[in-house]
Amino acid sequence: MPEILEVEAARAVLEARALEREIASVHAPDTWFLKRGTTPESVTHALLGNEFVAARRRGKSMFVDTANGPVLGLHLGMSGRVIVDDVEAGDPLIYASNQRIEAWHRFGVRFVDGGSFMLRDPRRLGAVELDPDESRLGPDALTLTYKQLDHALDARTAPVKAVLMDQARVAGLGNLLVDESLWRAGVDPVHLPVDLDTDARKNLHRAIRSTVRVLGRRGGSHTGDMPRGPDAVCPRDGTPLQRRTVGGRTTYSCPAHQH
DNA sequence: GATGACCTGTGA
DNA sequence: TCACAGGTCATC
Repeated sequence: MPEILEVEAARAVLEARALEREIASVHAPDTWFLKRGTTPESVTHALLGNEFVAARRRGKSMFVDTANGPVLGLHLGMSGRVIVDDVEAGDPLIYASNQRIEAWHRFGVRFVDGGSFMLRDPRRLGAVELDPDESRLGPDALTLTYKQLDHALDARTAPVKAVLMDQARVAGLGNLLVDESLWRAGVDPVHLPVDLDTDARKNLHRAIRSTVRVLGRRGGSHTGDMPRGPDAVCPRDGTPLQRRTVGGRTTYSCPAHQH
């Protein structure tokens, strides 16, 4: 269930292990997984005999460049994992469904040297696409500047949480990272951007930066300080956390210190 | 902008 | 059996 931190870990595994290896065969058994006109035939044609030369990322989307030109777009959806030669990014213990079930390998390639890259996704909400449109994403959350955040909030009438999760405004933040960031910033998820003054926005920017940096170092989006669950209590002031739906997602926040 | 849909696994 | 899951998309 990847947000930007997990996707970056997956990208790093691809970069470290999957580049400059000739592709011997393409595994694309699930046409549902191939989006926007990409077919098993077209992706096989694009990759066979080719090799990956770079693994890029913007927000939660990955773009793998190939020597012959085509770009392989990858998205992990809610449950996707990248596996190269049986090495996968992140902490496997977090996931109960961590088994090597062949049917969960929705896409992949086998290299001439005998190794492989596989995208495992039990829920099939991930995606593979040739030459994806890379322009529809906002600025990347890992390098988000104050100015970019300020602009992202501009003229929005949705709750600040919904804006932060809108990938066209800021790319990479998901449900957990946004809840943690807002908790750290002391901002109520339903607060409207128009009501956030410069101080509040600077504070929010600092909170987003510290959230992605600290949680990245700890090992993932689930390692935040704000607990989730029916009996969750704010570690800052001991207040029982509030559970709501905001922006269509389950949202936890502290009614005492998030305004 | 909010809602439901997509798909499938896990745990209560 | 049900509610829930770290994402995105079409639809009203």
